[in-house]
Amino acid sequence: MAVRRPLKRSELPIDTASLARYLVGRLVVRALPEGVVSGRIVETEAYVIGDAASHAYRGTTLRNRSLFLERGHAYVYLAYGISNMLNISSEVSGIGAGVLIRALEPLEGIPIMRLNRGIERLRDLARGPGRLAMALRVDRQLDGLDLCREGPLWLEHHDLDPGEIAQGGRIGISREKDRLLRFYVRNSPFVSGPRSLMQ
DNA sequence: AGTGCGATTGACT
DNA sequence: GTCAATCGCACTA
Repeated sequence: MAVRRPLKRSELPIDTASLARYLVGRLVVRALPEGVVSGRIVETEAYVIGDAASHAYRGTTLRNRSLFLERGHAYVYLAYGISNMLNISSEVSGIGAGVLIRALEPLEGIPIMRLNRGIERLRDLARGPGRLAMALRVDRQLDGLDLCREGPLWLEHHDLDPGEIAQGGRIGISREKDRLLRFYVRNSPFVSGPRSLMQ
């Protein structure tokens, strides 16, 4: 990779579901003191406008306010008191919606990811939203960060054949379960969730 | 002020 | 397959 260039905001689709699909195949890059860690996004979920499963559904609060930032900003929250979740705001300023990044295929800084995770197995380093955040050392300190500029964390372009992208139901939620707002790389071993959800 | 519960994970039967 | 860990938040009163 010759040049590091963050994705421009103008390159991001404004619609949440479109952004969720667009982000599959793109890179998440994390700058740590020990070096750069990156991975290819292989799984996302859209939490769209008017979605009862979205944290933004009941309006802005102290926790979820980053979801209301212009598209391309990080929304990081702690799930189950244990796992940090990395999301990307997805609409115009003032509208709350986002894309959850659920899994990465590790590319750069794999030894750093192994240390961050305390495990060896490549497949499990960033398979699942909580694992991904731990591998990249993403926590609430990065909440609200602009991911369209170089900094602690940003997005980069990477090519993927759109035909490799599959779509299915979201994982781990009770409301709005049937909406097909999960996007993932077909047949990727780095995608989370049971095989039965593949289609 | 108290309660219930999650956009999960890892350990265990 | 089941289940506990762990805590911030939203909701009720």
